[in-house]
Amino acid sequence: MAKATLTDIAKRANVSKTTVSMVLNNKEINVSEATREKILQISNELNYIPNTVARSLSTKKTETLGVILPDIENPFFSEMVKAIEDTAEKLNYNVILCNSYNSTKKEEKYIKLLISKLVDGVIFISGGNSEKNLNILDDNKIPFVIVDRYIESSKKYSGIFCSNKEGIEIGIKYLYDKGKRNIAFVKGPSRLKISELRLKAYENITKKLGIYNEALIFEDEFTIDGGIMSTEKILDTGIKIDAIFYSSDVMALGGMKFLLRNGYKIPRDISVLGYDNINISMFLEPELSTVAQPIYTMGQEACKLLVDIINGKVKEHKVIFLKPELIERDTVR
Amino acid sequence: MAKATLTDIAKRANVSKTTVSMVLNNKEINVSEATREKILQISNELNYIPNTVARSLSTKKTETLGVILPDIENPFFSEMVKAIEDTAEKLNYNVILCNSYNSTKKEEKYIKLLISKLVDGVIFISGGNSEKNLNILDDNKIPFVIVDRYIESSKKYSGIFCSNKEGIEIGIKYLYDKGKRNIAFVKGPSRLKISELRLKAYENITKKLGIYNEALIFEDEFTIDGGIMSTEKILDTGIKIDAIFYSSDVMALGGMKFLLRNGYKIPRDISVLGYDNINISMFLEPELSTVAQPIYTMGQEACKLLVDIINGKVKEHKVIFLKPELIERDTVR
DNA sequence: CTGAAAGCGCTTACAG
DNA sequence: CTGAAAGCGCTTACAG
Repeated sequence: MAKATLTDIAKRANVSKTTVSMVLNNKEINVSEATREKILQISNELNYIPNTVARSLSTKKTETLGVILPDIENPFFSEMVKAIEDTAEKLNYNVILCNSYNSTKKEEKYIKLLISKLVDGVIFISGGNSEKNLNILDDNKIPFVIVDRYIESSKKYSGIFCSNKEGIEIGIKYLYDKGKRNIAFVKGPSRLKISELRLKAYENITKKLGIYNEALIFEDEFTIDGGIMSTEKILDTGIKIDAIFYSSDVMALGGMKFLLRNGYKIPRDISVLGYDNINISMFLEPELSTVAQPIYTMGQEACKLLVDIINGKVKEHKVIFLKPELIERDTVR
Repeated sequence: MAKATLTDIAKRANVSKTTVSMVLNNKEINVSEATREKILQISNELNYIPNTVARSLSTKKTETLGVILPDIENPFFSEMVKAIEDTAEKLNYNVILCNSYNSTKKEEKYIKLLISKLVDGVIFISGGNSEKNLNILDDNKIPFVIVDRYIESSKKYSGIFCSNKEGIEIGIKYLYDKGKRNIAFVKGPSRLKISELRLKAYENITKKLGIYNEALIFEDEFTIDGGIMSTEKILDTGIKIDAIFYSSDVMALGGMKFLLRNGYKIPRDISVLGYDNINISMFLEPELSTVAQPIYTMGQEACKLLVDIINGKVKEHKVIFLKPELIERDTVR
């Protein structure tokens, strides 16, 4: 038999679709117990599964969220998506996953697709230059929340961030207190505002401490390869380095591998500090010291905030800042 | 202004919705160039984004796929999802991500949700005991493809697998050839059929080689913690062990950490062999030797097969087997 | 306590 | 070459 519909149930129960809809959605109390039970029982017998696309067309709600991010394979993002999906599930939402691979074009394509699918909102982790994409969301009145990566924009938006200034300061001060003076800094790609924010913070704090050296600043992607390549560049300079501060753990992972392969001992010959505190950072060898961002909490709060916005519980644009924290392990001494 | 609809375009262009729908979907050629262009232009001016839920209600197609898996944070799954999403995107499908955390109940909840959302098909990586869930899919005539983890079932289904028997044999023979005779084997949880298949393969090949020892078989979850705990149990036996063969890299990662923390040198004191070849396995220290499964290809083929089934290009149940491969790195000597 | 009817925004035979 | 109309399966004022 074909999939049962409301009408099928209504016919069998000798009532109207209205009534069936009402009881199945627990809408009103004024339905006799008898008909309620009959409806429930028949719906059970038929293994009725409602067609929510029909419902959505009528209600304009889909109970689904879009999540756009650069690359799910990156542990930082997979941990965050886990948090988002966990939270969404509790709040009765599904999640559509979109990998942008940092392409503004792909972001745009996904955004239009998500809009056409009538998602109730989107969580957006930008790959860079996403201002125009934000406008599309805005023009279509789709609620959204930015996570982790600021977007340069004239518009206001809601977002969950972890203070980059503070994170970098904590890291540099820690290295400084350990006696490090020649600290190489590997920033992220300049198309991302967080890269520039972290760089700015690095410049400020190192200048304040009197250890600023422009030649010690390197740039690369937030990837394992980016960590490898930037480390190669660092070693190629021939400058004496006490420590390398990578602005992501994934970079640090690649960097450590490169150092180790080239005969350096960590932290004996060089100290390494990461950023993010992804779960595997403590399973590396040696265990990675890092500036932790509360990744799970960020994803969780982003999802909660988005749902609050969808439900009209948050009217103004709301920005939440979380605190970074130093995690001492074995790569700095 | 509110979101533009087909009717809005039709009014402005002085034509019927039918015609607008036709040209926007490139359906027929018999529309005058003049009206076609007018429609296209107006649709552009209005930034028209079609409401695909309305379309879906009419066509019974949503161009979205459901993916159910245990835990996106596990690199094995995030790599696979990446492959699935990449492929889906190329074929014009979106992906709804569902983490089951190995709960049969959660799988069931998600499956019903996906059915109610009219997904065109689902890719299913079971967390165990999923036969009943398969039946729900079947009863509702939702195409699905199983990946990696077999499901004990009376029904036939389509799936993509990598030969477990062969993988275990390759691994054991490699260790044997390296002179290992006391090989501990850490199998996965017995609720998963692949755990039992791999165990069976282990038993067969070790018996054939004359090195079978029941006391060397351990069981745990396919997680970092599972690797840690099983390794502790192994060491607690006090039995002399030459090598440990973990049936997943994630387990091996935890196991190596435990060994290292307890003063063992790898591979000097003990050799370690993993299974899967997740990307980070080559960034561990020492680099993990492992039996590779073609993770990306598995995800890719699963998605392609599913879409072929959806489009009626594959009528019978189709099962594809891929080949495992030994990756020699530094944890076995 | 219950139902008839309109409407959500598309697609698709069918007719002309 | 173009359009009127029915239909997809729900929800929701509104009426009684």
